Amino acid sequence: MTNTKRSRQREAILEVIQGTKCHPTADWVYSEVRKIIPNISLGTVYRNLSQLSEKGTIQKLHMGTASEHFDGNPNPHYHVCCTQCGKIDDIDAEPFEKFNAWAADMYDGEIFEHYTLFTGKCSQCKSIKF
Amino acid sequence: MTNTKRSRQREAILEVIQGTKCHPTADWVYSEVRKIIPNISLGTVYRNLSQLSEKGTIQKLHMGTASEHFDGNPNPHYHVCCTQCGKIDDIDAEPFEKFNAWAADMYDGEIFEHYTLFTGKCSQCKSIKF
DNA sequence: TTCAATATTGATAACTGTTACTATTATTAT
DNA sequence: ATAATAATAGTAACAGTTATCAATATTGAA
Repeated sequence: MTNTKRSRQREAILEVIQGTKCHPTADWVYSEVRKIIPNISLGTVYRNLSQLSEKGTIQKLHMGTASEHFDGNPNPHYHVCCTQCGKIDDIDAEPFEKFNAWAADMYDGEIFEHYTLFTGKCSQCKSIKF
Repeated sequence: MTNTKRSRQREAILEVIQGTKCHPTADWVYSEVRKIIPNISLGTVYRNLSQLSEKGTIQKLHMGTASEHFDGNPNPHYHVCCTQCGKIDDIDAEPFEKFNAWAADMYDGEIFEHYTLFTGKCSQCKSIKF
């Protein structure tokens, strides 16, 4: 299983995640891909999302929720989860490298990387008046 | 269910998580608590771990693994997961507040908090020579 | 100390997100 | 074409967790 063959299904799945900014779950991808391939199976969606994230084409995001989220952008970047509407926004910036050095200073082992999730209020929710 | 009554089970559970530094899963807590109360049920462990973390007595940690971890220390602090042995260490430091301001600067909404998990190599694994 | 109100429990069933299995189909290199 | 095998659809199995419920324990008041 070291080699890989193309499949209509995988290409449709990739198109769907790369075509959205919403950091969807497998289930959301499944319902979208079914608009293209109506009889695709949920297992196929899971299998390909895993394969694609293992190859580094997409990334898997752990949001601390029941289900995993996926991101069509494989480059490391931060996310903000809106506490009001739940939307996950990107922060378009390079990783904050100094943070690792700061942590390493207070830790007797080594620090390699960090994964950060911000909470906040997205611009839409921010503009709603009560 | 707004009021709360004491229970032997909950107190034993609390003793177990407060008495370890290993950031255990519900299952680990279950097997430890059974040494004190052999016929305690797994559901009771889950119920009380949830209740205690909702009340802020302990905290629930999302490590990006299948099962949730718990921390008897309710104060916000960072964790390092050793990529070699999987151990979760504490970083004993106040949250890095400047990080929120840095993120807010690149985001058009508001930033409230951040949750960070570091990866690295713990001091024991670091000292092993190959 | 008894009693009523109700929070908590143990046992177990149910649920959810995900992975594994298997016979069939599709892709690829020759 | 054909042989090798990766990928699929469909479905069962699985792990972690939550819900259900009758029985038990805790609490405050009489």
